[in-house]
Amino acid sequence: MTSLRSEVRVLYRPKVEKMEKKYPLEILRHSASHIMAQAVGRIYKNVLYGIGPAIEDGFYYDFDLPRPVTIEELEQISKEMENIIKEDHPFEKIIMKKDEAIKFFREKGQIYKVELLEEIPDEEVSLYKDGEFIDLCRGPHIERTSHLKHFKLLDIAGAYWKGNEKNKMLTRIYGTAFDTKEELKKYLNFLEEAKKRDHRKTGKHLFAIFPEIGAGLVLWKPDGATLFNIIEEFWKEQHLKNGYKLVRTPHIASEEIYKISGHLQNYAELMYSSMDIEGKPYRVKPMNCPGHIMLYASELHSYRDLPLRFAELGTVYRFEKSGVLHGLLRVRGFTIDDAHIFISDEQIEDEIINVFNFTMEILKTFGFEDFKIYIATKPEKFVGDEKSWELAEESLKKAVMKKGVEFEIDEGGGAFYGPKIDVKIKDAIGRFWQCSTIQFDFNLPHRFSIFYIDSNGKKKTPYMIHRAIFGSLERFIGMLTEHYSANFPLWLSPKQIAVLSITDDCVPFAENVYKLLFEKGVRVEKDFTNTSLNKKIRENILKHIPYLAIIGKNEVKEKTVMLRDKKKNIGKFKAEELASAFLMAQEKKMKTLENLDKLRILK
RNA sequence: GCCGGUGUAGCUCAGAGGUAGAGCAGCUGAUUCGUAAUCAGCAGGUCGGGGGUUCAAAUCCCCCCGCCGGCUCCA
Repeated sequence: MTSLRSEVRVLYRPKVEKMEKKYPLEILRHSASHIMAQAVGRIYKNVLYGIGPAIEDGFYYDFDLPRPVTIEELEQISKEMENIIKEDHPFEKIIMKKDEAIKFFREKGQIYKVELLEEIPDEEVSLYKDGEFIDLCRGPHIERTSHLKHFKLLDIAGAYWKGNEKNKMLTRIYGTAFDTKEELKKYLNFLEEAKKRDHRKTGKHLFAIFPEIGAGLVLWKPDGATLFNIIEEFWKEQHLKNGYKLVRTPHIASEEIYKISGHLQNYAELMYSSMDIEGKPYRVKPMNCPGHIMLYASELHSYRDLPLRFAELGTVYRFEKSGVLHGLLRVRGFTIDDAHIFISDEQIEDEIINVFNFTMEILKTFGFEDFKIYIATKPEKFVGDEKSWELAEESLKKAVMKKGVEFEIDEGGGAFYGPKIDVKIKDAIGRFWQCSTIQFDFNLPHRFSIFYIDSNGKKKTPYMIHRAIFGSLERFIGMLTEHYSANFPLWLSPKQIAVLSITDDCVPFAENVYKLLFEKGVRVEKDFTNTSLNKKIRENILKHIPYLAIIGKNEVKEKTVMLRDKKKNIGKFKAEELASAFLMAQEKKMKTLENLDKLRILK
């Protein structure tokens, strides 16, 4: 299965080539889950059935089984499903009085179905029957079991009944189904591809996590730290250019501050326990906001100072249950590219546009082109007055509409302290990742009683925007690694070029070339080992180095280098000119070297 | 945390009661090579940890730990 089901929304929709599609995928998959449940019922004794819906890329069914299912048994279940398909049962709808249905399932001992029924408000309910299998179900279904043709069982997992960890854990079997064999195959290939790109595999040269140091705590290897630093530098430079002030706040703070911010009351479970410093309790910071607000509060502000933008690459620590940790994508210590912007009410819309543009500009530099924008509105539990909410929600919508960008409304999905814009980024194989978030906060400015002096000399509470573009550097780098399969664009590549010698005679000149590139600031490696050229090429390509400079007798004589990328020779160049091409690529954040034609000596 | 799976050399993996293995990486030597693996030799292990069964355990049983896939949660 694709990892991080909730993190990565797989929106895989293959093109329909032949128009013999009979049913919407949801119906097909939902029916497949019935057939799977039926097969499980035939193979195992005393199966209790939970629920079996269609999901984004397939279906599942939850069972309470007397013994665990092994992955090998999926094949057996699949075979039984094939039998049921061959038997060609029609799906029949049965309408029953709710009481009757309860009685029916109670007699069969199907306690989960009874529980579901008891929650249904309607008088009548529908059941679906195919062959011997009868299930409570809203429907609709495919007409006959034989209409299911292309399915695959994928995985087994535990899942709490009704998703509540206090309930019993059931056995969940995942599968998927498509209209055609080709579509199914494509999807399975997609899963394969996602597996191949797993940053924990392709990013082994970037980072490591040691149980001895602690789960969810990342150690950056030189390559990873280089990448991290390049991103950091770019981020800082862009923020300074765009009117942000860079600040820094400490990693621990007195509990007092978290009482004021409300974190201690609302977020205690994700904070690490307190430590005693001279009799006072302190905490490791889970968020950067309190520090930034204190910085705001430490000086008197005029309306002329607004918008005031504080930014910090702030490393925070949050407790996450061990089972949810996942490479760089879910960790316990991470660096938020955080900013808190203090504005007056009339600045809301402009500033949102400002932040939105800035976010898009930054993400595009990293090679992302497709996004999904969500505006999350007022949830059931909220703070602040209705008027502020309305103003903020409207400003968010207006700002996004002004940009002419499509967006979806995530009704009630806002934070309790304000509405937000979430940006999901589409990666190279079509997965969407949530990274950027632009949030309004009605809560903290009041809790900290911060204010500015307006044009009438009166104190006013500013609005606050909390935003992050990468979200967390760790997660962003994890996602980048999967997006590029660790073959990063040139400007991000921790190693940009390797100088290779063909024979030992070439080493002195090659060494000079290496030194020149190194001194100019190119991220250059050298490989003067005494092995075949073929081997050196192979090894350096496998190290994700995008360019190789090969130096043999001819190059020494001509005082040139033969440049090649991962695929083929590009041509011969003078080392000085190559250095400036690299520096220009770095400056312009380029994916590859460009304008080489002018510099090339010969092909 | 919960359910399931899994753990053998730095890495990828084989071995399923009877002397711990291979490839790559590493080291040493030979080779001096023109666009994705030159050859040979050497070294490398409390088979995740602990306990048990057995004449004998990497292998069977129990407990613990880590990792992986999900659930819940999230940047």
